[in-house]
Amino acid sequence: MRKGDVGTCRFDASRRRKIAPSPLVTKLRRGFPLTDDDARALLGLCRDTRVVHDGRDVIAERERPDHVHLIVDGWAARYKLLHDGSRQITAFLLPGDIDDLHANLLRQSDHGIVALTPLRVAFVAPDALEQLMTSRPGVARALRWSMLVDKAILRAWLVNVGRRDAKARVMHLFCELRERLVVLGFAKNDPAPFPLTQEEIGDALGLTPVHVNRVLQRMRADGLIVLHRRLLQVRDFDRLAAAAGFSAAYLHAVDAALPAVRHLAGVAIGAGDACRQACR
Amino acid sequence: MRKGDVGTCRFDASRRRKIAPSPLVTKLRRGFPLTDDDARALLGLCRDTRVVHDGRDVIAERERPDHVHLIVDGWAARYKLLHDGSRQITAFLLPGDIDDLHANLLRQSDHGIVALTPLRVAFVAPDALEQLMTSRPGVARALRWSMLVDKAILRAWLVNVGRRDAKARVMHLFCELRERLVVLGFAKNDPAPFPLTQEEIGDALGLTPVHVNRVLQRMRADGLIVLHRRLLQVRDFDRLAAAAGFSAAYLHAVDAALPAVRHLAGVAIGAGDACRQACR
DNA sequence: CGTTCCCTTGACACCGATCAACTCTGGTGG
DNA sequence: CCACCAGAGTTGATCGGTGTCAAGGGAACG
Repeated sequence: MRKGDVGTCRFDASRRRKIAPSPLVTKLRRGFPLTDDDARALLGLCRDTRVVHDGRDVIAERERPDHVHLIVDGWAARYKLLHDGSRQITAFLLPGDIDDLHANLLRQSDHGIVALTPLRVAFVAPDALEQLMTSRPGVARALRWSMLVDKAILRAWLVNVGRRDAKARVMHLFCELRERLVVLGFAKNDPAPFPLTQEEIGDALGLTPVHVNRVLQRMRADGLIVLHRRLLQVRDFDRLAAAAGFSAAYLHAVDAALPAVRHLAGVAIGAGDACRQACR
Repeated sequence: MRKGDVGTCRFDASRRRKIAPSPLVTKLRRGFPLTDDDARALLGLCRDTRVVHDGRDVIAERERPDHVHLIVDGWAARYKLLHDGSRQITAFLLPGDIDDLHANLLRQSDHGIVALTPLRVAFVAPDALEQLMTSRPGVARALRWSMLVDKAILRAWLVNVGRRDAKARVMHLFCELRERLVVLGFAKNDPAPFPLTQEEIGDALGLTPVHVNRVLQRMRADGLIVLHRRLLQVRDFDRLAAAAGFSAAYLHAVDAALPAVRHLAGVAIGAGDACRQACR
């Protein structure tokens, strides 16, 4: 499906310079207070860290999941294949993202995880995780919160693919990824790493690479983004978010990324003030 | 958006006759052994059972979730609204289905839940649930399994909307719902309750009601289904599943509904024998 | 017995898929 | 060091699946 890796080394280096030591801890703290002890305990899970090459599977579809996978560095994608050979990406996994908790309860994985860049993944033993969660309720709550956010993102993706046209889909994805990258410590207005190929974007959004290309051309022409050499710079986030109908609420970040555009859907729902808040 | 209810009483009655006392227990036992004590304990959660009328919200978008909701009887839908007024349904909730576990960890719900038929819902206090899960590890594991299955279904929906054409989407949805209804005790080849309007089907699949109608006409003409008066009979499940590319694996039911069509995607993945197994 | 959903049907428009080249870039090997 | 090569991006022409708009029919409820 894909294999090439281009400039990923430079890409890697630039990320390491900027990111906080543990992306997982950084991410969780956006949603949940975590004591330093809890944070340290989480770091202990990364004992068994392995490197997965660009384009290789971390876990394949139908394989029995015997570990929980935690992305330490690089980008990965959850995907499912159809019998006609097409692929649907159901999630992009960034540093700090985790595979399904307790996935070992299932006989076989219903999806694969593939490395989109050179990847560092921590393989966590389910027992160790379980033990940590019982001994440290704070960690347990934080990880459960993280799983809820994953699910919320998945719902947002379904909405995106089901109810928006191609242009809005791409824009919404870019908004989401930018918000998630900001949480990881990238500045809001600087170019951020963006290693996705147009084919991968298409596989995530239910579009063909050809059409993704056309949409990107348009977005560049409109001055919304600069996307070049695996770096993405969002020039006008507010306009992008407005056009995409993006609302950061579903990411459930507490104070970090404030909702950019909160739409009032139908009947008034209160929380009117927040609607005027724009992201930075 | 919708409000009418048609024939739901008859519909209700026929379901009660057939279903095991607790749909939740029935469902969980498909994935997990549950002792009788555990099952009884689960029933204890249904103390506070409320009725929600057809078309009303169980919980609205942006509301703070202060209960976990368990569907006792009737159908409901998770949905999100867009600012242009369109709606995307992200899940159909059948008896035994639960709202997100630990959703109370979130400040506000990122989606609403609406009753599609007259509904009986158990409002479970988060504390009571938490307590039950700590005191009964078996229950905890079963509920976590259930959450994983929910997520797997969500991924399957994304694949459906992202990568299949309208006809296959409808067929895939029907296959999934049939499998889930079978778990609830409906016979595989008998008509089963199916209260969805064509608009609701469209909102779940990213289609317009008009087009859903045309697809259904076609499926009827092809002898695949009989859908009439809120009853659905699948005439030729194998053919339906094959045309939809449906594989029941993602439902993670242990022995109940065997995979209908298991597709081999690209490279051989092993488990070759299972590929020939058809459902019933 | 009228009203209200919901379903149905037809004509037409358009977004995005498909097919097929061609370019550009970075990496590889002679 | 240069030539080649593979993968990604780009562009144009054409086609088809779905959306849209509009009108009418049928069943259940009050």
